[in-house]
Amino acid sequence: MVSDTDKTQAEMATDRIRTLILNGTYRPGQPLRQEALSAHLHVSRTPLRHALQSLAEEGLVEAVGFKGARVAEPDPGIVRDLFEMRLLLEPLALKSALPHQTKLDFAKAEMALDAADAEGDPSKLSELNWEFHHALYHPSSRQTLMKTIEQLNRASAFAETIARSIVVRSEKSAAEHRELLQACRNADEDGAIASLTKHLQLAYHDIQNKEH
Amino acid sequence: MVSDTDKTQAEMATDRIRTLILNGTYRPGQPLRQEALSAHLHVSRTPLRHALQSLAEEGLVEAVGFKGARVAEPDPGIVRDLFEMRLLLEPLALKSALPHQTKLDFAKAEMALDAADAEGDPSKLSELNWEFHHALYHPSSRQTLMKTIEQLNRASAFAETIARSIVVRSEKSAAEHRELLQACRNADEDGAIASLTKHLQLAYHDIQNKEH
DNA sequence: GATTTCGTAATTGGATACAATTATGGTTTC
DNA sequence: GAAACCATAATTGTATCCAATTACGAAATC
Repeated sequence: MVSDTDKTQAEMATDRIRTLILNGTYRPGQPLRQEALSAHLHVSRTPLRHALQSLAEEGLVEAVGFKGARVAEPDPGIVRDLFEMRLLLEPLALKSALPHQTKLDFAKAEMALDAADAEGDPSKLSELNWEFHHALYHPSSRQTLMKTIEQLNRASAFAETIARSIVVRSEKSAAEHRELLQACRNADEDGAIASLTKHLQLAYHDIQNKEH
Repeated sequence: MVSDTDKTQAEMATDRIRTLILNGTYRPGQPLRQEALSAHLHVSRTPLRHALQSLAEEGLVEAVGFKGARVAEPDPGIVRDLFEMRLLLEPLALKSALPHQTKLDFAKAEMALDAADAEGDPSKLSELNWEFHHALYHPSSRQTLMKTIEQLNRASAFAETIARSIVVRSEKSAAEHRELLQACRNADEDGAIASLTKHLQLAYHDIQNKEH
């Protein structure tokens, strides 16, 4: 039986707090007091502390011993670092995945794109964006590489939320995604990698302008 | 006043367990029961669970809800993934750092090398190895890039421990490190990057052979 | 004899109470 | 009046107890 019930309270709290941070409800630098949060989320402080720790190692929260936790303030060069890394790692993942991609993978990727087109809530676009990229990279079966890329993507989503660059990019991004998907379907390695690279560079460019 | 006392019990437990895993005392797949561990380390289960969670997000421990935690078993392709990523990211860090490296940085790097030469315990070589690389990359001031590279290095140390490849490489590694340091001192960008790349490729090669 | 079922033990997750640390405000001292 | 100091409050970390889940094994059923 698979339901929401098998999720632990700490995990549910993690998801809820993450959403609140990515929503912009909790802004960078804002303190996250354990008692207040636990009261608000109706969980005890014990699972709440686990949630804060998870988010800390995710990079969304900064916690210092005995001093408390607060929403992380992205360091100045984070966007540059993330995109330079993604530009190096994601083409590698895509290249490794291409020979193993199946129709099912393409279908999953397309579903994510369709869902993104229909989605109104900007804070959920990040997740669908990752679903798309994940569908295309995953056939590489390179777990460790995938885990790192996922971390970088989630951190990018956070940075983009801060810069409020997601909404603006959604239409452009959609077109770039379709182009990449088509190249994969054609088994066009050079085209796919070129498309992915261009996609990342454009996103990088846009978010940098937003940050001014 | 800065002492060990300001470290929280959870952090101390994290360090101790990490050492035990990197020591080989706790082998991959071995279950880590909370009560047994807390009794052994003389801490309550509460900070112990935080420690296990930290190690889990570090990649040294695999934890499944309600099922318990065990020492992680490195996935089959982890070595390839780690070294391919490091070969892409570390040259970037080194290149960014080179113009900002100072005599102090070189001194720190050299201290790590000297300490490694004098160190008898193989399980401590990993940390000194990272200290050396950190000293050379850190002047780049690129926090996010550094954090990712540190993760990859710690994961590599874990994989090397499993493969028992550290001891064998220590002398070769020392020579390669000295060569890299000299190139940095000469502000020889091409030489430094070539040296780093060669160093990583040789380490990759050796650990692969050890894994057979 | 193999498989299912159910009850008990072992183990993990969560809530509460307590201890340790840090922040705050007022008082004193120069 | 500013700075140092102390007491108190606010907050985090830890220990202990309880609840929820899973693992194990014996009995029952086919």
